[in-house]
Amino acid sequence: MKVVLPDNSELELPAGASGLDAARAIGPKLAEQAVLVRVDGRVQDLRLPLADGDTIQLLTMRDREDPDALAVLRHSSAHLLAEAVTRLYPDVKLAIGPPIENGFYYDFDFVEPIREEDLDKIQAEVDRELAEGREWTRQEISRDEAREMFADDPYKLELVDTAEGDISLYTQGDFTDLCRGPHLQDSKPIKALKLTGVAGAYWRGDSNNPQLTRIYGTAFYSREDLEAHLEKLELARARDHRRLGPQLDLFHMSEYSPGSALWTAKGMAIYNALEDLRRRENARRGYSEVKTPLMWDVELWKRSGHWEKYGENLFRIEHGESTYGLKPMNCPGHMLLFNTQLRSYRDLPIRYAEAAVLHRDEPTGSLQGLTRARQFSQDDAHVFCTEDQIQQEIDGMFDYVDFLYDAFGVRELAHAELATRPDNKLGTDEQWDHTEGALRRALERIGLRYRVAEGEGAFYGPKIDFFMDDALGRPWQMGTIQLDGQQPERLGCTYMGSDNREHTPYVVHRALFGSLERFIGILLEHYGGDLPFWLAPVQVRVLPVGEAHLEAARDLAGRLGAFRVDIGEPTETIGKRIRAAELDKIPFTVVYGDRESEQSLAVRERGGEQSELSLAELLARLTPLLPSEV
RNA sequence: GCCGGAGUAGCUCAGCUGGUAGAGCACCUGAUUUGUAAUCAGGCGGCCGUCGGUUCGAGUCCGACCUCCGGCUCCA
Repeated sequence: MKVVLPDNSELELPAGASGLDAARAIGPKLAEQAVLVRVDGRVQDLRLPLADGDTIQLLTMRDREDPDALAVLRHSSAHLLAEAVTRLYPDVKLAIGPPIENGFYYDFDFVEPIREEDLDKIQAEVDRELAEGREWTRQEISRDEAREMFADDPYKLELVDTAEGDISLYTQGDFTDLCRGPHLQDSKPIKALKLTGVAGAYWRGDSNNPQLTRIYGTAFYSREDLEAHLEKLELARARDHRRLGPQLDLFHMSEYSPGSALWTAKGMAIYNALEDLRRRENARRGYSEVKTPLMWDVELWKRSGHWEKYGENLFRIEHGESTYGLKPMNCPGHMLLFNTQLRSYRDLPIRYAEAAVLHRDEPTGSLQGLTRARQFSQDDAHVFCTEDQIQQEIDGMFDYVDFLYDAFGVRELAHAELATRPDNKLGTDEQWDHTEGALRRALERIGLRYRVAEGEGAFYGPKIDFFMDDALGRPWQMGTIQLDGQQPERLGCTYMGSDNREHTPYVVHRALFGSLERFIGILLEHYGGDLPFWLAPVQVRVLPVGEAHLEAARDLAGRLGAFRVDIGEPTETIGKRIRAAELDKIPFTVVYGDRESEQSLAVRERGGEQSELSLAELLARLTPLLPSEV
């Protein structure tokens, strides 16, 4: 048989030859260094047979940054971890141990819980294995044999019973694990393996199942890569908004109100910049700003359907005979507002916007600074429209998203998820084809990366969620656009159609920033605190060289009144105040002393670049950076 | 909510086996009048997360709770 190599040359091999055979046929060095074979783009264990006509690419330990090559290295590393743990804790039950984004984990069911300090012992055992060296062999067995073999391993047994395809085993030393593979030939390519932490994790990700102990680790093809990775993590931590926020005095947290930020004036400058933009654009795009109560009798939540599903997350206030709930969302309020008038089809679409304070009683363990808060505001809106208007409304929202992502320079951070028709859908496939297709086209039009979550839409319509990653690569849901065909009915929203009959309007629910708090958190991390000029809390700082220049500095600050300007009083050396301005991440610093005048200002940009500009030139430089120009 | 880790000055952290709390930065005062990332000297500053227990004595040991961090679950 023949296989095709990356340079398009053909390689003649005996029938049934494996990836490793192919590597041997090319050269002994390659065979020694090979870790994985990619067949027609899919990765495959080196030991598995190739088929005639396959296009193959052999990956070696030199492909140290290739995601697939890293994954196989880490998968094998997970097995080394499992071997070590099994030796140290013979009674442990093994669950699963896959490679993940930046490393790997293995889930164990320990008889005695283990602690972080036990990791050292386990790490030493893994290091010993690496020093000794391990080779992996693969073996395929029948399902029955597997059941017998893992009779004492409840988790493995469950995997055997639910696995698709053949059952395979990988053995290294005296340790054998049920595993689909692929794996390395031997442990030589693992040049760096570090266990990074322990955590609880539910078996099969279900909180009704027992909680297992997950040990995390990471591994690389070189020491330097591990060090680079750890350094990158350290840098990412420095960008964490929970660190930057208090450090830059933008917001603080208090244990007296977990999950709710205390915003400073500087933080509010950012918050208000978002709000100003939101208001301006909403007005421009035909939204009406409304305001509805923060607190509602829980009867409303029962009627809207939220009580049953989200009652747990509702903050409640007892009041006489009634119980009130702090609103976790604006929808029902907007619907009640809609109901205050008889509506005609001629009134539609009606677009209500409100960025009210929302409260959700999130589990303590899930709170995370601004990105997962108990109190936050969404740039929320509900568009009441007829079926015919849905398309244009959704298109308008995508234009809006497009605009926002450019304005904030976060487009490359974002990706979307299109949730499509579920099994229990309402309506015909044709209708779904139509709405899903419209969303898909809209996504492609604005060029956003997206993934399709098949069957995860609500039964009344598909939805789009927008996500962004934080500094540590964790994805957060930001905006959402979803079609709601349920609540308007529950809350009795109607309009008179041209046919002189009552109809229930469609409601398109949307938040584009998502939560303003979360958005600011992501922005801070994205920019590492170096916010664009128009968002910077202090845009210009004037530094008088000495007392003698204070008056002139104040005067200059006044001339720059269109911007957020402050003065660095001459209580310290100029060098120290410049350093402070850098640490405060202020975009422009103007030093003013004997040498300066309106004709010649010493302007320093964040990062250190200096220039000599007249006041007029400086104004000309800064004005285009104002939000009105965004 | 669950598993693991942590909570000491405004911030970053030190405080060994229990003997009564310390540094740097910040802040304040004084001197210096400063030219593009840290001038010098002095001073102020602590319910050692909270509550309870053990002990002659607890920042240190034990328990409960709260909060934060890493995960898991959840996330309208």
